[in-house]
Amino acid sequence: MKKGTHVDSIGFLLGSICKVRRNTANEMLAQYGIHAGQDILLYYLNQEDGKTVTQLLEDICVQPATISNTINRMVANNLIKKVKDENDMRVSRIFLTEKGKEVFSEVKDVWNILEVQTVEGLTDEEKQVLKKSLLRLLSNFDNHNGQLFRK
Amino acid sequence: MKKGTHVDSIGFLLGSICKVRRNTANEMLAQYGIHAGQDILLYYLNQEDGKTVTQLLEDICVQPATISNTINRMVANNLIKKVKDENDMRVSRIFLTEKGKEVFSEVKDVWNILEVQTVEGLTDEEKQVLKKSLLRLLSNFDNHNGQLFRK
DNA sequence: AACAAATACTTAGCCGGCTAAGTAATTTCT
DNA sequence: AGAAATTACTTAGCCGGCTAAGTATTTGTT
Repeated sequence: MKKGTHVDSIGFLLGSICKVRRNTANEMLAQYGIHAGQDILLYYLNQEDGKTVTQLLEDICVQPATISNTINRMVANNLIKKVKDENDMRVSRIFLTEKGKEVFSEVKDVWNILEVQTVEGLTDEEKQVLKKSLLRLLSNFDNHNGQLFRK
Repeated sequence: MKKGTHVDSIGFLLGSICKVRRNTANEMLAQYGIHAGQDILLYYLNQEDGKTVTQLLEDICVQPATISNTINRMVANNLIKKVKDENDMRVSRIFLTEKGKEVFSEVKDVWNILEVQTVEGLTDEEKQVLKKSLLRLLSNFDNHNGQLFRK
């Protein structure tokens, strides 16, 4: 690749890694019947069951429409339940099913394997430096795009 | 965020950066009537016009189905033309239209702005170290997912 | 020459993500 | 109390990406 071209940029590199990593994740998660994007929802529900849709979308940093559809698919797949809040009929609370809990316990293993593969070959110090740089990159997009860190 | 959790991992961090960066790119590209994913196609066509669909999907590292749909949308948007190869009727060759060329000239500016924002605050050395680590990460997924580097 | 295999896409269908617009319920404010 | 504004989603529609299956067309093989 030529120097100075887009394909040589850090942004492009990030995108390439992400895509291939996501594909790998999907491949691994497929055996448990879920897709990347559902795993993280299980994670946040496992932390605290019965969260509202709004709490979840703030955790995950996606738009309401995105999570609404994902939740419906996961309900259909019997991974979670959606229950109207008694005190506020606008609100839906989401609960893990038994199946959802079981799947999440597998998801944790997938994440560990995936992370090991992701940073394979880097020393602890390199990992630390990398993480620091990545955190800076993430912060570079704060306030620009309302998605992440909406406050 | 708690130490050792998924949300603390490098893989998760990468995904977060990618998403917010892609949203930013889409926002910037919207004024030229294209989406992230179309820009890169314009780039590879600008390098060599009249490429086949297969050549393009190898450049961009996506599945045939993905690019087929994108090409159709871009043809509909008058950014490119699709012409059957005379020697091999299975093959379609893709050409930039005048509009496509004009849009790409703007895309280059978007990429530059985006890259500056992406790595803002990093020293040249930090950028170099980051890129080296990212290249390693990318190579960690070689051969595992046939998408990238199919040879 | 004829049939099998490979090639180059295309189509259908699904997923995560987004925007825009809509709906219902709750608050707020006059 | 009643209208207006806010909140909490939902629906429709589009995009990039993927898999699986299908359709031509070309190449290879007997």
